[in-house]
Amino acid sequence: MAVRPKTTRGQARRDQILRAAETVFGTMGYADASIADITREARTAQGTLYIYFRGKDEIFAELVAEMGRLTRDVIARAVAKCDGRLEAERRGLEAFLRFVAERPELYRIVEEARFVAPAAYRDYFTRFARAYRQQLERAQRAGEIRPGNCEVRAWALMGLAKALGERFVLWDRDTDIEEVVAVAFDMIEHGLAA
Amino acid sequence: MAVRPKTTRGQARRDQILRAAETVFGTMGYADASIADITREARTAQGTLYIYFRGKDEIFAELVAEMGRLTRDVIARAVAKCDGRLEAERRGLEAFLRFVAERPELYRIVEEARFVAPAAYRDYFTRFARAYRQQLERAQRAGEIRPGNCEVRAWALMGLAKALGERFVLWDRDTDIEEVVAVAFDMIEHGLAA
DNA sequence: TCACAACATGAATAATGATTCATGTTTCAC
DNA sequence: GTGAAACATGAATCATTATTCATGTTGTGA
Repeated sequence: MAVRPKTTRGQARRDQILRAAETVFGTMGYADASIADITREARTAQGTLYIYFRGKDEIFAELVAEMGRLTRDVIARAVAKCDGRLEAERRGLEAFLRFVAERPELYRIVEEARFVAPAAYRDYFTRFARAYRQQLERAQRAGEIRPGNCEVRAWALMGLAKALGERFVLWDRDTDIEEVVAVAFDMIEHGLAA
Repeated sequence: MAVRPKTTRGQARRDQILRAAETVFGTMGYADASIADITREARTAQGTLYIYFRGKDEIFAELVAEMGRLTRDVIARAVAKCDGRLEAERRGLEAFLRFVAERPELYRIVEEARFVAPAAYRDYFTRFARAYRQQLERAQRAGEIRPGNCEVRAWALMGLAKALGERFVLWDRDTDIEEVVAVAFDMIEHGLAA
């Protein structure tokens, strides 16, 4: 029951199952996805899944955690050698949207986690927000951005990115991401006031 | 099977069940809520529910639609006699957050609809976005706000509001909404640039 | 090559809970 | 007052599926 693989073969099986779960959960959603669907996709027996995971929720939560590491990594890379927070803001948003475009299933899983694996979901966004806030505070101290509560701003900016991803990437698979980023960034930089 | 009530009694029962469903779905979530839970809360027999609703999904979708009417109404009222779009933006955001604070269950339902009743969910936000965009375009023509794609902006602003609601209202039941609104509004008005 | 740990199988189990339906009860138009 | 339509009941049905487990198979260190 839920053992960490000790051989290469075991590691491979575990991965095989995780990848299958990603596909199945991502396309059918948690409720409609059955263990049978996942193991069929993974080409293993149902019992095999229970060697590596405690159950349906645990494998889902694991995907969310994996996704957390991945997203943080993608954004961090994109933002790494930007000079100036505003530039980082633009690049980060663009990287995020492109990432959603590339792995829409994974992103759906993160959002569904809000209801299926609340702890994992909260963890995902809380971690992200903490880092985000620190970046903003640093920029604020450097006088790059207006003063103001950076916790609130971090969450506002995350929400903005999520909504754009949902509407312009998941729903319309063919909108011009660059255009969306440009418009959003103008708002982030200068606000709405004429 | 799913009949529109023709008497006062019928109307009352249907409502009774809807209110019970609101409570039960709102606190336990769709998956964990059973028909038995709902009818117990409503003090009716399980079969009664099926007189007025086709099934578990339909009653859920109905709640989402109801919620749509309600939110639009609340925001419209709050924004009604503001002069200037920016003022409306501030008041609208505040009204939204206070609404989430007052009926957290209902708002949870709308968000869960993304996975449980996608059509209702999409309808909810698409309608909202349409109205929002029109307001922004009007303000733009009046020279009140900077020029820019208002469809993108509308979704960005909706996402921002959603995230703030989730983090500062649903998670922290006691943050100072006024403070959050002030910070967010500063960003909406002037952006981040120093 | 043996022994043993790790891995793999898939049919059986067992719980759950949405939906139906045969049987009442209430309302109200006439 | 009566009959028919509307409403209400809740126990039985029925399908679905997560999880277990008794039984194999594979790989490897000594």
